[in-house]
Amino acid sequence: MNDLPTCYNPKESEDKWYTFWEKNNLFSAKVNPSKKPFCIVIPPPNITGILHMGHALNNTIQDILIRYHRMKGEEALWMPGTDHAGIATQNVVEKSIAKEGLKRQDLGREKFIERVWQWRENYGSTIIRQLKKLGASCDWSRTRFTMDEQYSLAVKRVFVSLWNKNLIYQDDKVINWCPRCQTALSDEEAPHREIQGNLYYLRYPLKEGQPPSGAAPYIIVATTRPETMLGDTAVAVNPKDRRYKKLIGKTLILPLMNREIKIISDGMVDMKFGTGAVKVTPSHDPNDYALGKKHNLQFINVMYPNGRMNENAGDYKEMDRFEAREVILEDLKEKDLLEKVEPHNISCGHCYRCHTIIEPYLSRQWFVKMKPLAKPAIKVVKKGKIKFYPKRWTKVYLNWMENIQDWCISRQIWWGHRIPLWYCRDCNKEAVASLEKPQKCSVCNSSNLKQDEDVLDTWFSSWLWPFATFYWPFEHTTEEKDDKRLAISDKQKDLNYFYPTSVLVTAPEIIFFWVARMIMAGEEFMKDIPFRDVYIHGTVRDIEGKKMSKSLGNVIDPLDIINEYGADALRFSLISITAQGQDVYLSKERFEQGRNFANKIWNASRFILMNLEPANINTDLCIFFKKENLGLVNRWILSRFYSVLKEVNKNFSAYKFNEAANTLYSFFWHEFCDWYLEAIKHDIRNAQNQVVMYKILEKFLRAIHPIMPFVSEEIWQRINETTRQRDNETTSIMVCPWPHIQEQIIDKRTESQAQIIFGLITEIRNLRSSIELKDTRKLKFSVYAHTKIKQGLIRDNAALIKNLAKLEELELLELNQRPANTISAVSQAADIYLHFSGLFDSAAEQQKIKGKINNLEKIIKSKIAQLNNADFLKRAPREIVDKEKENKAKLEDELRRLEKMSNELR
RNA sequence: GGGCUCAUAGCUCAGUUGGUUAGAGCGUUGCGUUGACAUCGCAAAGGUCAGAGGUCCGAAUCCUCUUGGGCCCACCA
Repeated sequence: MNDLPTCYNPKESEDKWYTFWEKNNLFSAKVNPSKKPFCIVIPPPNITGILHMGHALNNTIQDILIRYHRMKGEEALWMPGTDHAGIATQNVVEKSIAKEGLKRQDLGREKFIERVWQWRENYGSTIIRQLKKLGASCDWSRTRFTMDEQYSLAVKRVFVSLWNKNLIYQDDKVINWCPRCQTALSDEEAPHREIQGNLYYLRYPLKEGQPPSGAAPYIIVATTRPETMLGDTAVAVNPKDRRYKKLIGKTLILPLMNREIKIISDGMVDMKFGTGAVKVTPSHDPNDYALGKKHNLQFINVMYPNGRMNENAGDYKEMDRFEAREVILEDLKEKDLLEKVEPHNISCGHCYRCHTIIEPYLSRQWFVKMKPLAKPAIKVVKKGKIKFYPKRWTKVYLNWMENIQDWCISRQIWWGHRIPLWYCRDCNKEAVASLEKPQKCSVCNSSNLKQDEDVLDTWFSSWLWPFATFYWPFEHTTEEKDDKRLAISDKQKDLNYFYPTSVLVTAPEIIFFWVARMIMAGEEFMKDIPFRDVYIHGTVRDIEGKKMSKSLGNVIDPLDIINEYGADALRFSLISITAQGQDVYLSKERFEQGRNFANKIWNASRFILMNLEPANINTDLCIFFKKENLGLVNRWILSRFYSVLKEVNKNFSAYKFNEAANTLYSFFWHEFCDWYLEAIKHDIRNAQNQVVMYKILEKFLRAIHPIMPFVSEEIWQRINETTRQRDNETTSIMVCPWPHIQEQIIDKRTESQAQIIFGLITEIRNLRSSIELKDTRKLKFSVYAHTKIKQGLIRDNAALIKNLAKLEELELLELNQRPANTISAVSQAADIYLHFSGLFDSAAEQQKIKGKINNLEKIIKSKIAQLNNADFLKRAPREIVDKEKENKAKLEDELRRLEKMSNELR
């Protein structure tokens, strides 16, 4: 073991052990009736994705859960896979062929899709490789893709099923249109962001010239999107608005277009906004659309799908919408029809893939009726069958579900699941939904059928993830990837065993997109919830609280961190600062803590291995503990370990990963290394010490394994090597059982006794630093304890105290034997006096004691007030009152001793 | 407009159902190295828990309001 380097080198361990785990099939999970299943389905990253900190956090949490439950003896399955990410992937591939000077239209649909598959072959598994770097213990043999043939079948099944239930319909609506991607988007895909804009006040002249009242011969409307005026087919005012009452029903001349439009009245119009008169563009605004329907207005679409003005836009044809805006304003100004311009912040939708400003656009799309699907999904959450962590997201979920809108599922792109609807070219009757192309038209028998051109929203496949990944609906396909060795009944067993899955780990922005829809799909198609718990973690931000993004240039690349500090360091640091549900503020320095901790574990292990006699490690701890009369430190560290383990179990089951990480950290570093190992160092060959230090290390490694899999495995393997105790049954720490709590070893009295001794040692060290003695060894201390018990305690641990406080001699005296004028300190840990004879700065000591006295007096005063309070005595629980009384007595006692000391120092 | 969330040490954050003298990491200061670890050890300094009010015997914790950040939702042209 002397050949262990003095620093932990993650690079030498990580790939080595990851390959080892994979080779030994340690990630695989299968139906095992004797075990409890534990299953997580990964939020499938996009095939275009590259690992960012959000992924790192998300997947670290999942891996911790999986590794923890696997060690606890559950059949733990982490189902991996990737998402075809329709628009995102299409965009990437379009960019890639653009380098060859090609557009997708040049290739044609079929060839283009071929290119996408090709791209996926080449780059689509980048993120999987990166997840492996992180240590993710997914069952890779099951890796799924949302465009797998089997998966497509599930998508089509679901579409047909909804179709048959009349939950899918086609309609003309003003939807979110991305002029750059040239497709419709769902509301969720077009998040609103506020941008700086203007409110333009336009004059629309009256046809009749002067109005009856003799007021201005025009009406002023306010708009943020002047270019849409070309499609105006009315102006609306509130019927109660006195200003316009007489104008209702009159005709206006729409400027630039010279179209006659009516002034209509509707209660929807807000009198307080703008001028109280609103231009109505039914084809380019959802509200106006509603008005258009209600008042039977004309619908004039003035734009091409690419955001340029079309033939309905008169002279502005072919201009880009924003260019048109400027020109129109110029033209209106020239005609003196622009009243004024006011700065105005407007909130408008942006494409979530390319950030282009959404154009509300009238078009014919396919929708899913959501209300019937939402109903059971609301119920299961309300009944607590599905729980959110932190709880507050429940409300967010329910609020959205209760106000759910129909889901626009058709996309005008090529990459994705093509809508399984078929039309007869000959008779042109209604569409037919079918898994396969129908042989012939059911009406006219023609075989001249064509499929719908559109594809489905990517999320229309993602929402099936928790069961479609298990080969639901269990029908054979021709695809190689589908594991045909599994009979249909086995696949069903697989799903029955692992579904509902245990927990879903994801970020808040995905709740509507995915979580809510998975719950709906689970209820609709499986008649059961998809998962029991939903753990929502925070968003990873930079140190200033900004979201990490490439465009801001504030990204910390997890792969850089792995490269520089190691995967365990990344995992530990990330987890230790992630309080449940809070956003994570990251700076690169945070990862030093994780790196240092891995190194600390490494070095403590190195020290132990260097001194370990293999003969001592086969002991059964429980028997050993009962049989041996262990000394204080050994009993203490064992008790502490199990106390800590209990805490960690509790934290894991409550999804408080940061607390688990920090509890383990401070135990190992500050208790095990700083106190325990230092205490036994001088007598490390002692058999009792050997057993205890080995057992603690070995069990600690298992406990830290879910968080830091690599360093724990590396050391675990080296222990086996050193001790030649390699057990053929157990090949890796990751399949070792999670340490079992030994209740009988936990002893709070032992823990507090150790605290007294350690407190005393700290006092001596303090004293030493205050008297600035260089030659430390020569120091001689005398200790006086009040009670026989404490005297015994100190006597029993004199060697320990001498050793850790580096004393030449420690003298234990009765109180009345105390020499005069030698007092110098008192242990705050207990009623123990501490004296030493020798030179010291009595003035400084006096100062220190005075400070302590002041502090004590203040506290005692408040205690007295509390205990004099009749209400406190009457209303507070008995044990609290008793505790406070005892506390006060203790403090007073200490105060008396301090005062005495202070006097004697004079 | 509705909802959520945050404000605790110089910095970044913990702090369970209210109950000893409010914690950690980093940073700062002093001391320390002839083999586990300087990616280290021993110690110290540093906080009227954003402000005001309330509930309670008792509030960092619960309630209300104020101030200042962040986020989400909604059909404010």
